[in-house]
Amino acid sequence: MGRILEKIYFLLYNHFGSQHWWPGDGEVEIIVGAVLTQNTSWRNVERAIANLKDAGLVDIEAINKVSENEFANLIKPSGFYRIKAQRLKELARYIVESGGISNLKSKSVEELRRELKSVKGIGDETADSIILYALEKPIFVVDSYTRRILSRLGLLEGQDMSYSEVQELFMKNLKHDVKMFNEFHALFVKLAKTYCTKNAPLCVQCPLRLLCSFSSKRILSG
DNA sequence: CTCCAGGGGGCCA
DNA sequence: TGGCCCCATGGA
Repeated sequence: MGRILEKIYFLLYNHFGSQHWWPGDGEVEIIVGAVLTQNTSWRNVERAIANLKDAGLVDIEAINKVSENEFANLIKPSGFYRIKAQRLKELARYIVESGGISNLKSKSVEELRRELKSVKGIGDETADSIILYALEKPIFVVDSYTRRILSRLGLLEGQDMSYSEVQELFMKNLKHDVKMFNEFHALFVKLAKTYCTKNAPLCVQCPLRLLCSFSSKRILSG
């Protein structure tokens, strides 16, 4: 399995190149974006973040102080704005009470994962995105695209794998390298958006087309 | 008009 | 656990 995952990474990186993730700059913007993008197109997230920038609210202390209602109105374009405002307020409080982002960086991946997930509204993917992209610690981020692509390659055949099981597939078979984990997840997103939309099979220009020999007809049948 | 987007929680069996 | 519903805006 390790060989196949390395091959996938090699093919994707050589085809698409570095993805320079996370889009947007700064730790706070990454953290905020990680929550805002929950089941939401990045386009809409960008509008919400632009509003927050104008209001000087891409700042943990500021988010912790602003009223939930005011914050909610600013992030409306991202959808689910009331629940997301609540989630980001709780996340900001957790970070402030932890002594800020710099203090979070001194915690272990396991500790961060446990604490972040204990914040209401921060699940597996959001926690891991924050740990990898904002705090730059080695953890593999799994999302719906990851499952869809692996499934179409026939690598999840039959079994209904949980988030942690899919994650372990990568963590146990690859070197724990922040840069590589960063690019790998971003490349999956790039691949999915380019060649693997929800109701379409991988097309013939897909950089992973040569992996057909490893899998079944699922790629052809979509 | 319908479908969907870089999820997550609550509820219920 | 696993399925289902809810959260909501904007693009295709």
